[in-house]
Amino acid sequence: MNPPKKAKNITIKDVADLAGVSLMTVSRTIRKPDSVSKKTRELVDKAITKLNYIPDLGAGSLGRRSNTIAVILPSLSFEGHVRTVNALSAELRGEGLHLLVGDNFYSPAEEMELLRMLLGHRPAGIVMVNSTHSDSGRELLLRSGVPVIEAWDLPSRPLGGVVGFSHNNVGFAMTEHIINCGYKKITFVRGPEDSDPRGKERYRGHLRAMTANNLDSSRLITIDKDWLGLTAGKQAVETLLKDHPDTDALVCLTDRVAMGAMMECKRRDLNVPSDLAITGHGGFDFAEHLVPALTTTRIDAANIGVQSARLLIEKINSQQPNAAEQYLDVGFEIVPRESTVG
Amino acid sequence: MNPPKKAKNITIKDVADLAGVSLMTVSRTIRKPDSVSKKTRELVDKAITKLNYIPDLGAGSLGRRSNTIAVILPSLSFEGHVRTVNALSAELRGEGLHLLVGDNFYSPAEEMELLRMLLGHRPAGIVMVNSTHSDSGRELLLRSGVPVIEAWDLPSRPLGGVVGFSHNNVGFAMTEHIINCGYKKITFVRGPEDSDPRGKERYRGHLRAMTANNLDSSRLITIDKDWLGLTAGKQAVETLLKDHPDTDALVCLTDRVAMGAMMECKRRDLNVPSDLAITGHGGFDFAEHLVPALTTTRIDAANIGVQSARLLIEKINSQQPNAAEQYLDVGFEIVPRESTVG
DNA sequence: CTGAAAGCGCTTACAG
DNA sequence: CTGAAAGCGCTTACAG
Repeated sequence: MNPPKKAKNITIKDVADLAGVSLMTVSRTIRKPDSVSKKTRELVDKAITKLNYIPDLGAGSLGRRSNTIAVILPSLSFEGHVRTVNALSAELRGEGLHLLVGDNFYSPAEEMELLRMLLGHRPAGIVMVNSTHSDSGRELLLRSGVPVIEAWDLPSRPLGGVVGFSHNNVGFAMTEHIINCGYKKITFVRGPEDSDPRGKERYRGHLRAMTANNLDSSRLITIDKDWLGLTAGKQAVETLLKDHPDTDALVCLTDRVAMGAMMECKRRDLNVPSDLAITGHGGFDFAEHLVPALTTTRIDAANIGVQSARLLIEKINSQQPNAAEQYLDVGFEIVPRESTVG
Repeated sequence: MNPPKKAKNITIKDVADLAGVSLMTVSRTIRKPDSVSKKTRELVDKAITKLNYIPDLGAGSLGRRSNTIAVILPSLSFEGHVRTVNALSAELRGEGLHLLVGDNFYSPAEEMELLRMLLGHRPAGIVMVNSTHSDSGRELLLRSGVPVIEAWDLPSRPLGGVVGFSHNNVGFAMTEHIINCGYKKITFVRGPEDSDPRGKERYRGHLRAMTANNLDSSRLITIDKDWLGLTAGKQAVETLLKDHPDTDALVCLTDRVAMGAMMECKRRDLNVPSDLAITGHGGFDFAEHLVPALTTTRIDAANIGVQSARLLIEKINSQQPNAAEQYLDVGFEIVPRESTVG
């Protein structure tokens, strides 16, 4: 019969009243228990427990930064990013920081609105795992004064700290590697141009390697829909057989796509690598378990998260967070396996 | 030479001063532009743009709930959970809600501390993707009055809304299915007892099916380290050959583990399914691409996220959020493929 | 259509 | 060791 009156929030005032002390003393007891007499501390602790009191973090940090870190990424569909976020979260929680996730699903257009929303939470820092920053987005970020880390890239005009690697170099290195293995007719598989700026960069690296070796670089397959899924690999092989049947090596944008391609080859009785060599990118665990094991580039996605967290915390504790830019190139590694010969 | 004086935050007051109106009018312009004269609106909008003003969401919601949803999960290592979180996030952003991620890395001990931290942000709602709730955790949640959704389970004592399925039934159905296919010597692979309560529940279902069919249910393999990775599958096959070499079907805890097992079989020249049948759980995309394609249980992880979001939003907008519990059993599906015969 | 006052739940100086 | 006052950046009534 009680009217659905909203249960009043328990505030620090309630605790103070129950403990018979001032509100200030409760605040003090919570923040630095040692600065309060033992008796008071016990009284307050008891009241807190009794009332199930949980301080409102937002009220405390009014006018300052919250203990939240915003992470912006295209989506949680790419497992490389997920690993980074996972490691980031693990590293940050030791500092009492929690992640506020902002995903824009590969829509740069929504980046601004997303940024405004997230900045509205007054995060202590921001980790950008996505790579496209519009000029207005850059300005917003810069003027907000919030420490920023850009991850998974080595941007030419960094906003703050950087933890990443060169996608151009990765693209170059992989193609260079298989050229050295003896492959010449190489087809590159990439995602849609708008949504996949990093794939585009790797493609540039690929072109660089092809040109440097005087090879025909016209073989290209662009996947439009579900370009991060296994179906993309399947589709790539179908397109390959139709458009570039003389290909001897297929360079895929991710391990996942490469796996899809390998499976499709198996279904079609194409032998990997003797009929077609295949390479991936990312170095995910399944790459080495596949039969044949997949030649790929190893990116330490978790390490990117860990290093981003550390650099960010450093910046948060420093006076001029974005004054001295820090560049951390975590590098990559070519991992030759059975899906290519040589 | 400027001392590193911290850049003063732009507040609503600054906007008001620049626009030459009162602070109240700025607030009004932002929240309901129509209630303000056109001229005023233009003045204010101009000032906001000029100053790059972003309202402090925390200040506005002081004493109320923030526009944040806390999601608690063991970690982002299990891709089923990731898909749920991804869908949840996508569904929620339409409502202007952002996810605050809390992962406890399978440590129930830290659940309380994590809950307190997250509740300190005054989330508008909570989605629990993990499954162990201590009694004290339950009480905290219940007393907080925050709308709660429990996902990926059908708890017997729900805290609020529920969107999940019965792991016991999944376990039963899969084993029943392969028994009907003619398999009798079945080995069950599961994760560590403490960290994997759901795997344990599926194991119970498995036992139920074995008992119902008068089969020997003693074949069990427990994976301790890296039990969500492909290595677990590899290790399971190794253990299997040593401890239960007469096994004809291997029931794995996830598709990922099953894939690891399949790859190991391939390396050892064991034919799947003729030498050993293998089943997974989860219905991830790679399951159907594997050769042979993997028999599994299909769980619509993304749908769990979508439905959780909807139910949560409904609760948030209702008067008595946790009064009427809502149970949504999203079910599952046995998907027979090539890795089992029958 | 616009504004002055009070309050949301805390913390930061400042007194005692 | 403890407390009254002012303030953080907004919004909610209440006036006009």
